[in-house]
Amino acid sequence: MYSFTEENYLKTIYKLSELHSKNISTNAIAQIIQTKAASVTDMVKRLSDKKLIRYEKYKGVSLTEKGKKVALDTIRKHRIWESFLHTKLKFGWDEVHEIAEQLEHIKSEVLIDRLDEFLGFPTRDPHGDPIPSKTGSIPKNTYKILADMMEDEQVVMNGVLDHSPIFLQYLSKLKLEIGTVLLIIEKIEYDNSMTVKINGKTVQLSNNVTQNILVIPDARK
Amino acid sequence: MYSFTEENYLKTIYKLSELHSKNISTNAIAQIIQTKAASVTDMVKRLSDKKLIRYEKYKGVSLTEKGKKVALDTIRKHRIWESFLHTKLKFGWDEVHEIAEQLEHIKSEVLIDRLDEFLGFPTRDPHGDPIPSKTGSIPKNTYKILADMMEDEQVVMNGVLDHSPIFLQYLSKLKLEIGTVLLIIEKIEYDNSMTVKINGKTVQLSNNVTQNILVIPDARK
DNA sequence: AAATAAATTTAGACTAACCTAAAAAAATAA
DNA sequence: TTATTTTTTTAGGTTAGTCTAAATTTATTT
Repeated sequence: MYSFTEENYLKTIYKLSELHSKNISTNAIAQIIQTKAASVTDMVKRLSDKKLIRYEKYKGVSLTEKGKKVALDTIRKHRIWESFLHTKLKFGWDEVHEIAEQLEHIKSEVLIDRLDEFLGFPTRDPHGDPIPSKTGSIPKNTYKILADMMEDEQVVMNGVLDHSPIFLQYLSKLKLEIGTVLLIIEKIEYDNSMTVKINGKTVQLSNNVTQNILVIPDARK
Repeated sequence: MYSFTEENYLKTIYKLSELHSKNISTNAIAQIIQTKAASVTDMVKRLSDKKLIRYEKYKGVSLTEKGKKVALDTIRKHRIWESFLHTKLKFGWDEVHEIAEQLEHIKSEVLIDRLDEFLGFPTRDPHGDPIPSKTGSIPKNTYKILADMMEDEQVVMNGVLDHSPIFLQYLSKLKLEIGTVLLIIEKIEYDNSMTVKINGKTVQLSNNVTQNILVIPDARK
């Protein structure tokens, strides 16, 4: 059984690996875990001793299969709990992360299985992120970034890259949530902003926003 | 905010206080927390520094109002989670305690409020134990012990004193659960056992068992 | 390629929560 | 009431996870 801290390190390394694919640096981990680089070096040595990661001094770390399994298991729990909080307890998508950060460390395999069943085996969490299966398989995202779409295309919002409450609250205010249909009216070259139509309403989205929204082309169009 | 360990100590002291009403000894705590007396002395000093308990060397401890609040809050969370596990996730009453031991330490007031609401504001957990209110009030048990009832009385099972899985599983096997109606057929003086009728079936209950079952007189009789 | 800057690791300390072994106090028995 | 047993506390250590400050390695400039 692994500690809260160990699970958090492994989860963080997994997420960073998804983005950078290279070896993950001590500093990158420190920034996310909100700790000091020296503490990360310490922890990373212990995780390496337990064969959960590969670590070479000054060269960064990467997950072993064993470590990846623990990371995916933790992410699975996190996302199932988020789904529970959202669909059953009516928490907003901007509120679920923080509580799930705690719940993901509860030790009980049967608990998460029952919860999964209770929720009807969801495949995505409230932010559109895929929920890893029990065996640790996770569907690759085939989503596109809204910023890359063309004028006149119609797309369906399917996820976000930025999970911060502020960003999510802003999207909620725009009535922009998972499943919302977007029509791209115009792309402004000057600042890379975008004019889109959401439920009949025309709104202006900055590049900062469109870079963090994941979409798929709308089948209906 | 208090640590898992602190909450567990306070909860334990509260429960022991309910039973003995006197000052609680180091050894009694050690036995329940599954630790050594020396460790308890350590912890008890720290809890005393934080004004959560009153502690005098060699004289045992008692909760302050502040400590009692934390204890009741933890018990509230424990019992609400147990109710959730039982009524929504279909865990047996012998299975809920262990998982709730972890869940009770999740830090979020709104989470427990939402869960409470989701469950329809239950007043008792799956073992019949009362759930403390948000303000920390808890109904006094007016239940009687089955062993003390008279021949020919009809009673309703309303709780247990022994919460061990083995005992609870035994009761389940007898189809004896919260709400079950019992008719006392005969009390055997020799070994203080009891012959009772449960749903038309006659069974023999040892003194050990009847001492751990809480009942109320059946209104229907 | 040397100098400087940035990232990483080491060394040494801290805290919470635990431990064992020995000492001290309280309770019980003779 | 003294002697013995039991309970509790103290003293000194351990581990996980953290920290700061200094040393070392790697990366970047000039």
